[in-house]
Amino acid sequence: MTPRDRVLVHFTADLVILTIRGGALHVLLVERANEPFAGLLALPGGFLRGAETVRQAAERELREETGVDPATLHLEQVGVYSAPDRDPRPRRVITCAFLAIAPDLPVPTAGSDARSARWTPVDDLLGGATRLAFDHDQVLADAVEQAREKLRFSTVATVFCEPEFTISDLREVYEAVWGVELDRPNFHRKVTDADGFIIPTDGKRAVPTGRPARLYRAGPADVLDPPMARTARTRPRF
Amino acid sequence: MTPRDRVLVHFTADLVILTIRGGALHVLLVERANEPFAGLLALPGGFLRGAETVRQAAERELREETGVDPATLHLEQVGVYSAPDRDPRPRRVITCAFLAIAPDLPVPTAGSDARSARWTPVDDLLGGATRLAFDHDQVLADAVEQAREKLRFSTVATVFCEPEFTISDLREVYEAVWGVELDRPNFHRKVTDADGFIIPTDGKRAVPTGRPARLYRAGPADVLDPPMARTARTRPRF
DNA sequence: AAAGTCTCTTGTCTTGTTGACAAGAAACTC
DNA sequence: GAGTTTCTTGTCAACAAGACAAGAGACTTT
Repeated sequence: MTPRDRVLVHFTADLVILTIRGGALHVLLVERANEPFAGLLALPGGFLRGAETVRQAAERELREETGVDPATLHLEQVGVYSAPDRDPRPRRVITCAFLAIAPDLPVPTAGSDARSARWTPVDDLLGGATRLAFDHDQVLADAVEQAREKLRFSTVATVFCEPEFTISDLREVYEAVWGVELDRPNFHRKVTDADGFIIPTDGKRAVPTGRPARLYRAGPADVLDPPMARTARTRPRF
Repeated sequence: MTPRDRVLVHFTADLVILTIRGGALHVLLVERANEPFAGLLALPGGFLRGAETVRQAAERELREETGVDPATLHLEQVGVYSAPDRDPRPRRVITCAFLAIAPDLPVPTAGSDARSARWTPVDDLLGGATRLAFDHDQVLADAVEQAREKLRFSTVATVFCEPEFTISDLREVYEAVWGVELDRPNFHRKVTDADGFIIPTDGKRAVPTGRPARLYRAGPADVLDPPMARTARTRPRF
């Protein structure tokens, strides 16, 4: 082959920023101000600049879109999306998607492009009701599936929570991401028995009604072995 | 930002082609004919051309390097490597690594660049004894770790085997990739009890000595639940 | 032919984990 | 104080995994 065969491409980093709001999994979307797909909803992201790595570009976009320090949340690669027609512009644009897991963030700051950012329930999007720009429907589906698997085998679920949280908070994370209902006592036993998953603190959290729940913080472990079982609680019989 | 900030890059697909030879995990490496890193060993790979997706480029390289039909083996994305100094040429080159799992292939055909391809034991490389071109040491390490995890939760181990194989063949795959010794009876029970993992055939394979082993072929399942335990067999006590 | 050897295969026992669910504990309200 | 709600602990059966004994089926040696 000759060097002339080599295609020159633009490269972007797109972000699937997930959080839990009101017991439901949400993703941060922006309304595109410019062509292509102006006016459509899309995942936040942007072009690789200068001497950045792709991860650094993702971290920069994360800071610009949400104002949060990338060091405080979980960011991992999802994969590359390179279909030649995924972007209609003459120059090919290949993207690398990243999954970000964040606690319930304050209202996102509008990006520098004056695009409006908003939290959207993931269930509304996976159903296919709303179409996203580019191939972002597929990117979102892949990232959510990766997050679901990640929760099975790692302790990242704590990143969805505030620094101090109850076991019920943590269980609600799993229930929101997996879309299932889990057995409270068994979940309690599982997470308290897992070495380094959660560490009890002295505090308790008063609830509107019922016994106050002990507060925990994230432990040092990052892998969960044996993994969390993703099976739903069997529904009551009547 | 202005469009001028957008970096134009070349894009490559690099392949980590793994196989088992003589009970040890091997990877296909090529000796680079051209600069940069001429003379050094590297993972096979090549530039994205025309309207290819990255996966199509990986499949094309796979066919060129090994002569095998990509449809017959397992190919999955590992990740993107984008450090700005990973390739010394003035134009940035970003790569997407792919993991390929193959049965013991015939002597690889030399690539079109007259580069000599060779199977190399992975253990020799992970130890750091040999340095690979670019960031391929890191790529290889990541791909091998991904293969190890993949074997836990999927049935891809059968792809390392011939179409018909014995349970010992399959066990040797796990032992080679994980670098551990597994308990024969427990492994036998595990894989025969797993739904759709392996299907018995009528044949048996004569061995130099001992009882002939029944032959199996790969079943329809691709996930393994519960997963394979990666724990080593405890060594005999004396 | 009988015994030995080697590997594949089946079975047993113990231990640990999971799912189902009962019941105790700690707050609040009426 | 009784009732309600939620958090937390405990119990039991079913299942999976690790350790390991022993049977099965081929060949080789005596």
